[in-house]
Amino acid sequence: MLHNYQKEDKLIVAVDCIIFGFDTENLKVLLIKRGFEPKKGNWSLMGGFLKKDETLNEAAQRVLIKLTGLNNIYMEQLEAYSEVDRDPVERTISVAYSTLINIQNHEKEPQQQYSAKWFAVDDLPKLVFDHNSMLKRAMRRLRHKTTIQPIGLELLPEKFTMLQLQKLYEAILNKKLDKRNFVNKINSLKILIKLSEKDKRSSRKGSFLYQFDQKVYQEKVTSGFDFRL
Amino acid sequence: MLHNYQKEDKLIVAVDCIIFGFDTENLKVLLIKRGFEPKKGNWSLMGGFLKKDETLNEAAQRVLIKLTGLNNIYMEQLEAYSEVDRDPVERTISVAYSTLINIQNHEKEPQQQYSAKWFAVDDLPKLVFDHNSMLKRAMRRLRHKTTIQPIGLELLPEKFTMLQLQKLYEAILNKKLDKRNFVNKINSLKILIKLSEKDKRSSRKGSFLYQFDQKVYQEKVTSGFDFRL
DNA sequence: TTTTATAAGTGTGAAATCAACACTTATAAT
DNA sequence: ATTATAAGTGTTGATTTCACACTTATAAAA
Repeated sequence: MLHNYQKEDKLIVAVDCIIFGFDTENLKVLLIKRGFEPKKGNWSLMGGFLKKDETLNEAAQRVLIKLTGLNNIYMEQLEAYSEVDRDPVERTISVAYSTLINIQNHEKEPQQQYSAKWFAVDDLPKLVFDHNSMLKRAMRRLRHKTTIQPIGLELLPEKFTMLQLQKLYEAILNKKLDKRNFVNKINSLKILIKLSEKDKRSSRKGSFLYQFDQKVYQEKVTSGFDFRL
Repeated sequence: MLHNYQKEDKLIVAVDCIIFGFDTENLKVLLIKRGFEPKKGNWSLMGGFLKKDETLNEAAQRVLIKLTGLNNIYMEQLEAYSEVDRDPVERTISVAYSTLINIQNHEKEPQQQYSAKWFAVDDLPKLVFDHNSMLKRAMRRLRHKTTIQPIGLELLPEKFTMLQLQKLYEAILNKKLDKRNFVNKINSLKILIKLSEKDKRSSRKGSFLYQFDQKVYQEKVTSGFDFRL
């Protein structure tokens, strides 16, 4: 005989997506203008409700696709938020997901539809519900992530300069880094392939372009390392 | 006008608690014999269903109290598990929580009621649903935790020897540590108060007892540090 | 009371890593 | 040919890590 949990409470479960991007200078997050009550018109993370027949991960993917058109992007679960009054209309719990995307690589139309806008992480508006906490948490997590695995593949263009990579680390860690130490440290990881091409836009001399060595990169994502800057 | 999400799916939400303890030799987890279908009689984490008017954290606390009588113990949220078929009876998602308790400090009666038993983490039975994954994840997290904050206050008796503390770290990290290096490293943190008392049970000479300096300890929990062994 | 057995307690030196620091070079524009 | 600009590059001292073995306090046994 199967028990059927009949007496248990049922709740609405949501996901909210923290979508990070990088524009060569600032770490940014993609926010939308909330399209329905409550708090219609306020800035918000993009979210969605969990359906009976999908996993949280699938729901997060669905939300990301809806907003950016991007498919098959790795999303990381952060934390479930469950304060009883977090949504004034009805009891919901929400699971926050975060992801890193290339700020160029996505469709513009759905974003217009949701009045989406990229905000620098150090200049965020007030968000609905507990979304500001979610974001704060996500940034801490991202910062921590730099110390245990490589980062940048998802955020940078395919070819990039050493300085761009350094700027990315600086934006995430929110501190200036020493150029020579940074180069030495990154090179010791062997995750970069130096191309013979140069990017001439930034200076007379031009700076060499690099690519990630995806094999090594992925391996280090899995195995983890110990990286302090 | 308030939107009321009427069309959204509602689900049962559960919490499952990973309760770690330490018995001077092994890291252990408290498991119960599941008391109702499905999988009645199988080993399982202690869990409970989230009620409409409580947070996940409160639900986890409630479950912990029910099983151990322990009140006001810090519980850390791990991750939400949401595979569609994780529970064969009905769609539920479950949020895993973990906590560390002193293996002595809890009431025996509720545990008997649930046929609870402590298992060494390296000798676990097959658990129901996705509970083995939860546990695996919790152990990884605990291991990681040792590298960024002090650990032991919740797991050890009030007074303990240096060797007991070392054994705890060895159990968590699952590797042997060098005695001298361990002592040096721990002492450099200044989280211990050396007592004049000795524990004479273990040897002729006896070994000095220590207590955690709670003020320093808590401060380091909050601020974090960088600790490799 | 002396001897013995046992775990506790303690320090050093070599190797690796970290952190601070400034000059040279390649190139396009003038 | 000169100049202006950002790119590129190594060294040194300080700190941290890691491997490693003998002495000491004490109770029990002789």
